[in-house]
Amino acid sequence: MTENPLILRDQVCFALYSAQHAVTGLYRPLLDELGITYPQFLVLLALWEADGRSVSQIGAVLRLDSGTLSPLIKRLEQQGLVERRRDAADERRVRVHLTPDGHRLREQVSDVPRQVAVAAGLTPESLFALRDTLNSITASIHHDQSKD
Amino acid sequence: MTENPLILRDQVCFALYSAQHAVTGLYRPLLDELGITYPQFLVLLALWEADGRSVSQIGAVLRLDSGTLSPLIKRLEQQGLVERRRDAADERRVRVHLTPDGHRLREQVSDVPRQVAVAAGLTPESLFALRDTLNSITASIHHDQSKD
DNA sequence: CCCATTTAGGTTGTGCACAATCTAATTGGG
DNA sequence: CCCAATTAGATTGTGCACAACCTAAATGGG
Repeated sequence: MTENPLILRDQVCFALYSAQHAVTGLYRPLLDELGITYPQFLVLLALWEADGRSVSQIGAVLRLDSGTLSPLIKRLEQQGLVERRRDAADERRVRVHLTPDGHRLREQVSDVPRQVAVAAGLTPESLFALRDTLNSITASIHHDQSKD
Repeated sequence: MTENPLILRDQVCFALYSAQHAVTGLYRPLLDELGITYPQFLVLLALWEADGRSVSQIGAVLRLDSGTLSPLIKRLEQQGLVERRRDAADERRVRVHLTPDGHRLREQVSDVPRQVAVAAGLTPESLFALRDTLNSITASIHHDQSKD
């Protein structure tokens, strides 16, 4: 064991990268029909859960910075799915509100996650177990980083 | 259960997306010191495993197309880590060969995956289990797609 | 042998992701 | 009250990712 093989297939980083790409690829045709991308879908998820969040609040939830979110949210606005309004109490903040079209879209995507799970060949139980494992990894990474 | 909550935290797609981002973020400072990015690291992994692969072979392993790989490999070439050579037997093919610097880099990164695993708070066993779960998801997605 | 088809790789355009930088609004210490 | 420091968001530059398209090389059926 003096050699370090570094075989691609053995790397967890690559397994994660591939799985993420494959799952995004499953979402793509479904979201294409609705005219949105996968990251835009995530922003909408954050808004369906709590409408009127500020850009930085969305960024805190999705772990994305303004350099990513500013243009993304503008594209959602151009499609008429959200509206951006300056917060009256703090003019620095931009709150993002769903339009009626943005609200309606929620019903159209409600079945998408289930369709994806089926295509991924996952039972509901294994799905939940995987999700919890992934979330604990993410949590421990972010926890470690906040110790800097 | 007439309502469909679509809570962000409950979505496996989001757990996967977040974990992938978090792990990439762990790699970033380590790879920064070596002057390469995470996708460039994956291409090098594919070459350390089998030097002289063609662009399309690398694409088959990493599931990336020429639109992504062509410029990425050119950047690796500009850094002196790889060389591109047309295959004599089939002039359409471009084979990518590691330079001495490219080979040397392998030893410098050999400990990186372990460091990342530690930071992610994972034991070796849970790491392998996760990897296998992810790989089976990726496999079943790609298997399904080839049935089209 | 010839030309239609296929295959390899590159290019262009759009969108995500992040670092670095900028401006404007807010806050807080003296 | 005033100005330095902080905070929110936007902008710029680089690189990844993919669809659509392009050219050249190889292939294969007639």
